[in-house]
Amino acid sequence: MKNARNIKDQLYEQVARIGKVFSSPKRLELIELLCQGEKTVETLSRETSISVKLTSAHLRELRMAHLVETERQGKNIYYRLADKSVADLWVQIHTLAENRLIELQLALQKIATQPNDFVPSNRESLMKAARKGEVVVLDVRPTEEFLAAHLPFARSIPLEELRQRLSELPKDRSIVAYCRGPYCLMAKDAVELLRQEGYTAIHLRDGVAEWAVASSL
Amino acid sequence: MKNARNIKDQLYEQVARIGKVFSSPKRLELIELLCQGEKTVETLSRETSISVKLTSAHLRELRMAHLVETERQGKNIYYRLADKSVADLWVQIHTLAENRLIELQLALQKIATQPNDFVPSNRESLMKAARKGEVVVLDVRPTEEFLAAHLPFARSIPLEELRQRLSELPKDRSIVAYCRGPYCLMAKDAVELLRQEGYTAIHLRDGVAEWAVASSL
DNA sequence: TTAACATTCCAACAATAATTAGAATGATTA
DNA sequence: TAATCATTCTAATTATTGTTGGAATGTTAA
Repeated sequence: MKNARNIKDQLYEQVARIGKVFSSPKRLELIELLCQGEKTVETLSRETSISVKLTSAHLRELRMAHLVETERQGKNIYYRLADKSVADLWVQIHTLAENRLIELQLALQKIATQPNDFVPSNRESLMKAARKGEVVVLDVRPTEEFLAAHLPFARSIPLEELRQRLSELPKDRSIVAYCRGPYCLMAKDAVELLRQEGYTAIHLRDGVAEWAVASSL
Repeated sequence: MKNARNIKDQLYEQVARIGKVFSSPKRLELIELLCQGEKTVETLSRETSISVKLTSAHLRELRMAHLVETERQGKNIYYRLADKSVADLWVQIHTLAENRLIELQLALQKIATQPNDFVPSNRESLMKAARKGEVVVLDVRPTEEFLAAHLPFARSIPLEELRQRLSELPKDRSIVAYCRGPYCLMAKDAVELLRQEGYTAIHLRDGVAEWAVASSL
């Protein structure tokens, strides 16, 4: 019957609304930032180098798909992900992309800290070592993002303050630095700085969203 | 530095290639069908009521995103998902859509078999009952799809043959019918037929992809 | 109340994607 | 070998999205 076709069209149409949100590079970057905690339009605009107006327009798309919520606090409007599963979906999509697209693998190799960054296989051993204090897990994101959520046992030193605060870190233990996720360059920069200064530093590709997904498997 | 911006743009651009695939209703329908097993262009076109040319064009998008693989068998070209995780992503996207979009919830209510269809909470108890033979799990999809993959303990009777083969089913036990997933109407039709004929029938919303995701949690 | 600010809404234009028709390819059957 | 079939490729047309600038909204601070 023709009616069935009609109903099905409606169903797929609705699901595609969610897919559309994840089909634009700029929106993906906004989503990744929102995975770090709630943020104002201005902050999102600045961090992504997208104009405020265009940021607002993209956020509107996210809002209309009910993937983000807004809250007014004084002059500013804060955006946050409507549900943890939005972050999960971002992680699953970029993971699939990394597995399937050679082009992405090549682009990622360019920014990988040599020789090897931390890979999924040893998340458990990393936690064990962090618990015992054998390694220092270092969060180099801005303080607000650390406060919103961070990895277990992590210590916060934002990248901009790292050079001044080097003395807080031990030279006799490995330092595992992480930031917003595999597409964020802050941890890479931190590791380079630390190595120059004689520390043993390792780059963990995970951000909090990636870690959360991996931990729940 | 400007270079960093450039690299990041490339990365999100690549991930968006995957997102784009999931941003069109027609492609979603094709993906859902491909979750049931490999199929020819002609079959996909017929099952979705999309013209062959347009089906081919959409499949081209899937191919260019490396989400499907093709194999020539005689005259026909068979398409199949390149990886199980593509099916997983489809499940996660439509699940998120169902959780976030009221419009989708309403549309789904229209096609839900009354009073209640099987919900995620009792997957384990369903399997227990199926193992003991207390319920019959009935797969009403075409035979090829059943052969490609099916739920544990499931029995295959395609919807078109169901009326003729009713005698194969017991009247003293519940029959749990499933098909391609929550957007497929075959199980609903099967349940309606079975109830008319005096059977105790229940509609399971899961297809094999949904079941696989739920089972691995 | 006014000024300043953050953000959104509206309208226009540019860029990209969806759809269709016609020609081309490559395998099979007569 | 020619004819047929399934499928893709190319090009043209239409529909949808992305982007930008200017006006409008709602909030705070003077």
